[in-house]
Amino acid sequence: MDDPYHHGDLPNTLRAAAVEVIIDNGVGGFSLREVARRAGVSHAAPGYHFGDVRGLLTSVAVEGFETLHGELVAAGRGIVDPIERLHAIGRGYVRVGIEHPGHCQVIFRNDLIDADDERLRSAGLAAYGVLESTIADIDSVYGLTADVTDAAQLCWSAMQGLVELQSKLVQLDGLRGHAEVSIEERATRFSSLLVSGLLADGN
Amino acid sequence: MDDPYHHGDLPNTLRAAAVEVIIDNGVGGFSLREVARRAGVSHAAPGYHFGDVRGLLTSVAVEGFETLHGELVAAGRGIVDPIERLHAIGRGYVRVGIEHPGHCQVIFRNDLIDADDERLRSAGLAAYGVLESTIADIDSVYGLTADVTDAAQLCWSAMQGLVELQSKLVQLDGLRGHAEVSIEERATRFSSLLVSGLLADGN
DNA sequence: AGATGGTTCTTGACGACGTCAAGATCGACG
DNA sequence: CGTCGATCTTGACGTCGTCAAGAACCATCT
Repeated sequence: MDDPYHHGDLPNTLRAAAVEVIIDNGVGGFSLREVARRAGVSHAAPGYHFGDVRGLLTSVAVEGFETLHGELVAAGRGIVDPIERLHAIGRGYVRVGIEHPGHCQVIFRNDLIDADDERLRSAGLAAYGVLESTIADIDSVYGLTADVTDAAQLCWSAMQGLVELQSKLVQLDGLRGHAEVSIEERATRFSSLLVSGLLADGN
Repeated sequence: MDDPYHHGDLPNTLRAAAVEVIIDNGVGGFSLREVARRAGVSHAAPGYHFGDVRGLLTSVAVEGFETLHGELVAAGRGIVDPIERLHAIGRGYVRVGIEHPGHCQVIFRNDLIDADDERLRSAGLAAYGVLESTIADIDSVYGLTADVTDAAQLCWSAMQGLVELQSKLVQLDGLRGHAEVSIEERATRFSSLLVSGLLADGN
């Protein structure tokens, strides 16, 4: 077990270490050598498995999309009313944003990862599919004023913007004297406003 | 003029060079020495004026918020109907996102800049104020179902998410067989949907 | 059992990087 | 003409990513 060679599952260990480094130092202070240090391997070990820093971060991003997909599916499971399901999915999205900050600081950073990676694309599409199919269900049950794609893209953008601006919004609420509101609560408010704009007239 | 000392306006030259480096190499491939090289000064000159890389990027971010503020004001100027003004501001926001990508890749990256910098905070608040006052105008003219702050934060999040996800959305439209749509067109669609959700019942 | 080959990881090296201290050059002011 | 502060350069140090070469291990064959 203290064999310096044949670690057993070094790629996963390195991915996990990478996520922790990102959480601790930010993606700006990320370093392959620090990842290797935390994993207890030599400084060049990450290079063997992932090629370069871009490869490792892309792999982290794939993992991020996969857990996002899983969380979105889990958040919506068993909820029959598609509007309620959309709300749950929205909360699930931002929850992933705060519970997996290491992954989420990476998944849309096309300057750091390989956006054309095939596994990345399919993982991202799978996560997006959960949202789009829910919007499509809302359309077929309640009727939508807008195109399904437009609506899904708007919801996605709003939630992603919320994740990114979260700290700024908290800052803002502080200045306004508002009570501090959790990101999930904010997500719920957002999706309520979004739904009322997307539904055909009236309710 | 070819005096190696006393450049004249080195801080601004360095900021401009920094923006170009970010555009060319991405904020991940950013380097103080490359900035110095493009400005034609020694490798340590940026350090003298900005302390460290964080200081330079923070300064770039301040400049970004200032131009964002200016563009938002210009975009809304003279438009009396606050809803039309909101649409114009939304388009202005995403236009800044694509016309000043160097600045915009930095302004919300709290891991790279000093989020507590006083000039940064006030510049950011000024830009946000343009949006919030427009939302407040909509409220007083048309009546809003939601809190003004909530509405403003939703609009902001949606537009920021749009800027960040832009390339992914284009990719998506491609897969769906949709015609390519400009980011300004998408911003207009988004703000229309947002407004219809924010307005009190009916239109 | 012993040799062989491929996979996995280490070692060592190289140039580029951020940052700091020390030095050089200039304008301004006496 | 000399001094001083502001501005920029030079040189150095440790860390970084990446590559080539080598070492250790497993499986397989003879």
